[in-house]
Amino acid sequence: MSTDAGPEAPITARRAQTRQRLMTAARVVFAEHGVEGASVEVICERAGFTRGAFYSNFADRSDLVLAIIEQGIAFQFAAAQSAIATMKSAGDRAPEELVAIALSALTGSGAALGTDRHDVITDHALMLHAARDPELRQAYLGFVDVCNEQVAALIRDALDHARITLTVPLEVAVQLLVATHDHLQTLGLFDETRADPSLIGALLAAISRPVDQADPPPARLG
Amino acid sequence: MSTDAGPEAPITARRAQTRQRLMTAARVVFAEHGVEGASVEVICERAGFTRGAFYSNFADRSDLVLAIIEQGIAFQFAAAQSAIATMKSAGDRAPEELVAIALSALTGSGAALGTDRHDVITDHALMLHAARDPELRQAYLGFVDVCNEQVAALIRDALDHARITLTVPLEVAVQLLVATHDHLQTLGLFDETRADPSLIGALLAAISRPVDQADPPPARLG
DNA sequence: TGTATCCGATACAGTACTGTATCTAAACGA
DNA sequence: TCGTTTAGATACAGTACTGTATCGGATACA
Repeated sequence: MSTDAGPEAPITARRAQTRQRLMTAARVVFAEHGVEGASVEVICERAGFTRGAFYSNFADRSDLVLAIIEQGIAFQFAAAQSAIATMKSAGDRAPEELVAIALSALTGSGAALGTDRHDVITDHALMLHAARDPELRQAYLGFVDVCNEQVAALIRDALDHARITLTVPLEVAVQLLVATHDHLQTLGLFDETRADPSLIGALLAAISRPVDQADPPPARLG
Repeated sequence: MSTDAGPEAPITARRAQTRQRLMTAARVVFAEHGVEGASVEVICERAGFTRGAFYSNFADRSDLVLAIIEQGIAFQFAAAQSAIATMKSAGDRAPEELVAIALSALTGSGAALGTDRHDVITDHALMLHAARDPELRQAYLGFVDVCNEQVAALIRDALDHARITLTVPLEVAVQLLVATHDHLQTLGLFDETRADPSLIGALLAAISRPVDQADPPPARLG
């Protein structure tokens, strides 16, 4: 999928590079005009090619979109691997920092805090695009699942390192952390100064306690 | 703004109705094709009009978008008023329920949990659209501010009713609650069964305690 | 009931975009 | 070095869309 018309178009280095340049340009145009408002024409112009190059590399517009989504997922997984590696070798950093490593690698929306504006918007737009298409929706959901698992693993590692335990189930913590991260990221689109990462620290403080502290009855409602 | 070319186009009932039908149709088309991918032609078709009606009511496409955003903001404020009224007359409901009332009325993204799919997508798409345009960005930010204030007021009321106090600053609680709400809403776009509102309850439990309980040292990190 | 007004439909011109078919120059293999 | 392959450019046909100018039927008011 997401290749030339032929069953297996041979991929030369040059071809791959052109393809990538088109995809990179497309992400920028997506950020500016939305996934649905980005014309093939403008994408090609942005990439410094003509439409000939485009249709030589992609079946059509939606094939490009699919390829970009797939690449985003692949990128996400790679980031997870790297984050896990970082975590393994993390000495005794602050837990917020460790969790930040985890979160910046993996979130539902794809891009990390502090990522380039256009990447955040593009990922967001792609997410929305996926939400519209039942097939993409399913795929995205699987993606979210795996991400959550990886975030969970990373967070558990981070807390282990910091000798801290959660006062809520791990899955709940993951949801809350990802939610907060995404919230900050979105806010940052409108005003960078509002994307204050300390909010994550505050949340973390609220849902955790030092591992050796006695078990106080957690504040309950209702 | 967002009216006919003339300085003050007379607004008859019929005209207003046509205008509203166009705007309602536009929201649906936005949900399906994105704000940028929605053509005037398709919007008119959906509303059961021709483009003549459209250009008689709006200067152009972006004028329509602006009008829809403005209407969304107005709607949001109305919802806040109604929520405040509800809160005043709320006897002794569960705090989760009270907070749910507050949140369902007011969130950064506009639509409440359980709102129609297409409304959620449209609001999201409009938010993203606003994020792209510096002027709209500013306006949206003001909108978020006022919303947050109202959410804060509502939450304080809700907690008062329930005899509960926060263990984090109110602004932090607002951010976390809105973030969680938005997160659930987004998740619900992909799979409704995952938008489990109890996550909000869990968060609330983590950041609050009964008002008459002694002040235990809050779990701190680092 | 006749007339003025208004609103939406229709007709039109122009632009932007899509996708295909064909061509050419560069890269590659023998 | 020469033919072959291939990637991207160019040319073309067709469609979708925008915005304007004009028209006609409905509505309101006397």
